[in-house]
Amino acid sequence: MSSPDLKHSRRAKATPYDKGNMRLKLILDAAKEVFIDQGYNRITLRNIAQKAGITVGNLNYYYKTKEDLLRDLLDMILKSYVDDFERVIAVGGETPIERFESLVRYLIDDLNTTETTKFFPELWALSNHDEYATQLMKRMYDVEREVLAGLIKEANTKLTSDQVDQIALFVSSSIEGMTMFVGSNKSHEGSLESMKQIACRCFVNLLFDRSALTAENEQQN
Amino acid sequence: MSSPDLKHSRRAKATPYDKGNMRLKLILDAAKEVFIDQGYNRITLRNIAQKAGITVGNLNYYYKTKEDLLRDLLDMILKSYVDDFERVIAVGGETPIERFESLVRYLIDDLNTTETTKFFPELWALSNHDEYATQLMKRMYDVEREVLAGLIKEANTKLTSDQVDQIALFVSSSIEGMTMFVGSNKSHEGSLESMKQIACRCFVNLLFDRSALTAENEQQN
Amino acid sequence: MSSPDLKHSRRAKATPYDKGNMRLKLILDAAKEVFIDQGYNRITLRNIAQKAGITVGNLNYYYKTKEDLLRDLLDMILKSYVDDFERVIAVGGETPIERFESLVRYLIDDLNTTETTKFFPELWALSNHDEYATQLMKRMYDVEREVLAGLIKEANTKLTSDQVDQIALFVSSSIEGMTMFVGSNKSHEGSLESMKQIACRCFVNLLFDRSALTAENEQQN
Amino acid sequence: MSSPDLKHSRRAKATPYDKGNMRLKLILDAAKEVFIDQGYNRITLRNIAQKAGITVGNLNYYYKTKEDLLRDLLDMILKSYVDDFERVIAVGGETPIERFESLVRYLIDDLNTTETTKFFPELWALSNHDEYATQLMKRMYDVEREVLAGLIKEANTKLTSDQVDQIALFVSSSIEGMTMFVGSNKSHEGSLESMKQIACRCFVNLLFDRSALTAENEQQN
DNA sequence: TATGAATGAGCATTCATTCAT
DNA sequence: TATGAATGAATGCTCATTCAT
Repeated sequence: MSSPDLKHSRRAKATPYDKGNMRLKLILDAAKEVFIDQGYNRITLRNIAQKAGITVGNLNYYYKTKEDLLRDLLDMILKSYVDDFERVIAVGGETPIERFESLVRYLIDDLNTTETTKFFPELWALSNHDEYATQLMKRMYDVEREVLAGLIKEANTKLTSDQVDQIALFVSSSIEGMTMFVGSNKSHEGSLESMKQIACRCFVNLLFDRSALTAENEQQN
Repeated sequence: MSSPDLKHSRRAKATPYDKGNMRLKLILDAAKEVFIDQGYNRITLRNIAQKAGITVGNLNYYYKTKEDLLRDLLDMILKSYVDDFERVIAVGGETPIERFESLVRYLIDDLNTTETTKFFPELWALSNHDEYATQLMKRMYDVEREVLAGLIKEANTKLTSDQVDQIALFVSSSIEGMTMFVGSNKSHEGSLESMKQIACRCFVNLLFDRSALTAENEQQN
Repeated sequence: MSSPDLKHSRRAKATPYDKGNMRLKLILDAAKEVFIDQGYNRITLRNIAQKAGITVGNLNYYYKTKEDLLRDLLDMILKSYVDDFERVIAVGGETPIERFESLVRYLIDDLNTTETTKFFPELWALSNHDEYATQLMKRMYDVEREVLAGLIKEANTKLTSDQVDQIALFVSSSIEGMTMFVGSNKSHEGSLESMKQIACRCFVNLLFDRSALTAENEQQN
Repeated sequence: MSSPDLKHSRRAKATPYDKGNMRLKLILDAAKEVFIDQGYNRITLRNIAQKAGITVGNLNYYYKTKEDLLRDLLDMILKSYVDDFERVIAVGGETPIERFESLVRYLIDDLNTTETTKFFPELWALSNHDEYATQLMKRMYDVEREVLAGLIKEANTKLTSDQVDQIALFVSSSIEGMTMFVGSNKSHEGSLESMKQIACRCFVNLLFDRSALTAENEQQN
């Protein structure tokens, strides 16, 4: 995953000083660790400060409120995922279909990191109650589907825009759904490989199966 | 969804009296409402007591600790889902494939209730940090996959056990993944119907696509 | 001064229980003591709790917020003053003038209690920034002037309403102004008696000095 | 009001440099503004620094402690009032009585500035708990009464020293008491003019009313 | 059973102050 | 001089839990 971006971060104060920026990163890394370990709602400033090896007062010097910090944390984590999607377009394979499969495999492989496995369910839960998380999550999946849609369209140019979008939505949600089963430390962690194979075949079939797709009808939003 | 079972509930004390059992149900219903509204971690005894119209002291009479209450709550909710799966086997359709599709459609339709949409992400997040939730969730999905596997096996008797299990796992996780996208109030709520159609075609294809499945290999639990 | 009224007090919860009501009184008395000793703005929940011999948590059980407590405190103190005014009307003297002088002497004498000396300046300062205090203070002085006006009118029935109000206003503010000089522990504490005499002569002269009063002119508010 | 004197100010360090003195004035002006707006006890270094457009660190360079700053602030404000009194002696009128009335009117008019209205109650409250404020306030009112006493003595040379002092005390406290009623934004702001008239007549009567004054008795301090 | 009362730990936040640069 | 950074104490408040009645 790509590294966090501090230029646009921080709610309390912008500073050109290196010391402050380094500590900012220290704080966000600590917060991320606590987030992954304990979950979003169990995060406390005390825990973050302790993990970062600083005082709570100092933490509040960087972030006026806990909410500011948590938003920066979400920004940071989600931005790194978005960056990945955008970089991954260029990734390998001769034919469009090969590249599509390559992306699918990449995405499923990514489930198999503790961070991803623990982070996303937390994000989904959060988005049920937190508008900011909802927006951020929407933006990220919009990008993911856009990337998928690009490859799908390339692989079968006869598909309408709607059909492409539907397929992308199905593919994306199918993959996300695996998180709880084949993700790191999950009950079917061992089935990661066969899931990749099944998913690829299944999704590629879909690209050329006319009967699976509605003609040009009732999609909205 | 089936109604909760109180016979095996309650951590503080077992009672044969109806009054106690009614209040127990009152409490759990209130807790469920708070859970759905605010999320697992934001639940407070005060909120539950208030919603139930009783005092905190009285709440503590029924549940020695908050954890006890929350476990009973999870038991209750998950049991109702498990009951559903078990009842749903009998559900309609001439051929095995029709019955399979029927189940798939049923499961996807269920995503479109606020309760389901809000509850499951919370459960998944919880299972990252709470062993009890992990076990309960595992048990529920075991049942779901068992039911799916039964229909899949019936639909194509040539599939090995492993292949059936892989397909069931893929189907189940694909459907769960839709929660965050086509669930109630989610960004692609309107695509529920096309997702059902795509999913059915996709899954049914899978049942007869030899190349999609590994021969007899590497699954473990 | 009259004793506080608990029936209409308390922001958190109404209760018929004696234990709670006694503790409520305990809290308000402790708060009053801290208020007199340290001033309104230096009051902390910890200080009040300590003075009352209870825990901060318990304090918060009675008052959800500090503001609630402070408002009850102001209510209590000011109500006792208002009660005094209303009771004092009946107070002695043959002629109206004697009764007027009697009230003036009573009011000036009251300045010579630590409580009054310390409380009122605090209230005046508070009213510069706190709307609730402003309203309460206005209500109290309205009553005081009403009582004064009643006696003034009786003493000289030829005065117009406006003239009566002006005199009452002058008398009231003159007396309040003494707080910082002849109040308890103040620099001219010893001049209390002569101030009483001067004030009486001065105010009584005023009642019959036509040239001191505007005809029927420019008063508003 | 006269401008503040910085020569004797500053607790941290004396400096001959203009830059430092200008910043000192900047700080005290900012502090005064915050003081008037929020009240003595709600002043924070952050607020002062922000209003002054400097950093908290820099503020602490000029004043080692918050208390030092606040004392300088009181010095500055009170000195300007004292300066006024001393200058005002020269102020107009043919006869001593006219000059006396002129001063009374001047003092009452001064109540009608936001600054005065908000500052003095704060000072009185402060003096209940802060020795420094008590001393400063005493010094200021000593000067005020001295000035008043001079004019009173001139107006009626037959008065004993004690009698003069008593009258001055009564006049001064009467006027101060109006602050909460006819001061800027106060409930009887509109009665300022009639209060001036009443006060003048009342006080002048007093100068020649033998019966109002005790013979040669009990004043101290 | 049910309630009001009470506790103590924990939380986010504010603030005066100190310090290295 | 002036700043950013850092600290630690204090504050109002929430909460799960306990207890006497």
